[in-house]
Amino acid sequence: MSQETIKRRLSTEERQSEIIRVAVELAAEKGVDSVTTQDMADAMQLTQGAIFRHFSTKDDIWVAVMLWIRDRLMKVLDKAASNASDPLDAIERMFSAHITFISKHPAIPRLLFSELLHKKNSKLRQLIQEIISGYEAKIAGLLESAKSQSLASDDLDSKSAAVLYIGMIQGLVMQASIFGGKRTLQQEAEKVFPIFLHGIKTRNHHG
Amino acid sequence: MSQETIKRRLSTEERQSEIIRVAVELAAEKGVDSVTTQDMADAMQLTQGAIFRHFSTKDDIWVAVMLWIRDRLMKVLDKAASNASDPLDAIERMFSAHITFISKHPAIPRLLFSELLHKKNSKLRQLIQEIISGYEAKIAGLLESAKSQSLASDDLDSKSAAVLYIGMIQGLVMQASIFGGKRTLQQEAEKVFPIFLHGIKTRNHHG
DNA sequence: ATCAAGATAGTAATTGATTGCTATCTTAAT
DNA sequence: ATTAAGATAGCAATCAATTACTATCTTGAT
Repeated sequence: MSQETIKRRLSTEERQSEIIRVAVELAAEKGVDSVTTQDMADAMQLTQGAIFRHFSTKDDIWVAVMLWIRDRLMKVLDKAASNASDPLDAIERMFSAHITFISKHPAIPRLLFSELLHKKNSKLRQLIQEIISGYEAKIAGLLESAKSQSLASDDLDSKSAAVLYIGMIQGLVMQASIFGGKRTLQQEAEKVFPIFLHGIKTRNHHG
Repeated sequence: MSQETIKRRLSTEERQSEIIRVAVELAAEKGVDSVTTQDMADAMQLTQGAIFRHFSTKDDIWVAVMLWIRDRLMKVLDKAASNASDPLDAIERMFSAHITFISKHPAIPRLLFSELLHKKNSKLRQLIQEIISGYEAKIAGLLESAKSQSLASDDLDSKSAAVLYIGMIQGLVMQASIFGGKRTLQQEAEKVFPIFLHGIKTRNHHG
């Protein structure tokens, strides 16, 4: 009678991967804070208690999710930057790759910029800080290179520009979240980046 | 024995104001989603059930909070803009006023950019959208004026620049939230804005 | 190869805490 | 005396986590 797939018994490692995948999915749908272990269990046809065979704490699940995101995002960004002809081109390619990555995984910004940031849990908070500030440092470094090659204004504050870069992505994601589809995100991204770029580039006379 | 202040009974209107104030305070401390009506009651020396004498629903409290924010923020921004000499000066004054406002009320961005945005509750969601898109429209309008006065590049996409403007504030707030104090927010804001401004302004040769 | 022993994934039920919310009683202000 | 604010107590639901137990897989000695 039961047409169900025979319930396979998975190793802890496999289950952990599945839990991470499901947690990301659910976080995209209904927000990080409202995802319960019961939700995860339902989504993977498991009992709620079984989750705790593979993670001793719910927070540990989010930590694992963050590690997963960090690895994937950094891989994408590094690959994008490796094809660049100069530092500014690298930033543009990273920006584009980031937007594409977000379009494929709408949960990521929602996770990175969620209330998890403000939780006391030092491990999780520290991890998010590490990801974001590491990203900022990477952008700031590229901007310093650009300055040394006279591609960017030499009185540019690279760190502040990196803050603006991150904010630009945040703003785009939020607007896309408010006004709908993915097409909007990609299209808006293409229009916003030149403004940022112009803010970075060398100016001709001092003001 | 009891050295407590004699418990005054406040009118519904007064209590509503106090509930809003307390809700904003608590949201700043521990995040919107984790603020319970019990927390509010404790913070104002009241029983939890008494809250529902003045608001029929918890969501109604957040709606009232959003209306409060909208009124206060718009008043501050309008006042700042009224003293401006030109459109770009108006944007700079609004930016500065906004940062100051946030420094005084750290809960505001956390509320505006919270998961409340993604809730089904159409009233609340619609209100937040209204605030943000109204703000963007105001900035975009000023930028159009700036273009007509040749203060800004005439091929500037005003709407996209407004998105960048909002993102800039978001990014600053987030960085301040990550790395601590208010001093950082104000100081970073002063360094980031010129980059945005340079991105807006008229360029000398076309690329 | 076989089979008992141990390890491990999963279930079902339940724990104690906490959630938003309500019905009923009490007290203060007019 | 009337009325509305607040207190008290409790509700049904939900949360993360733990328990006792079962089913399945792996391993090692024979």
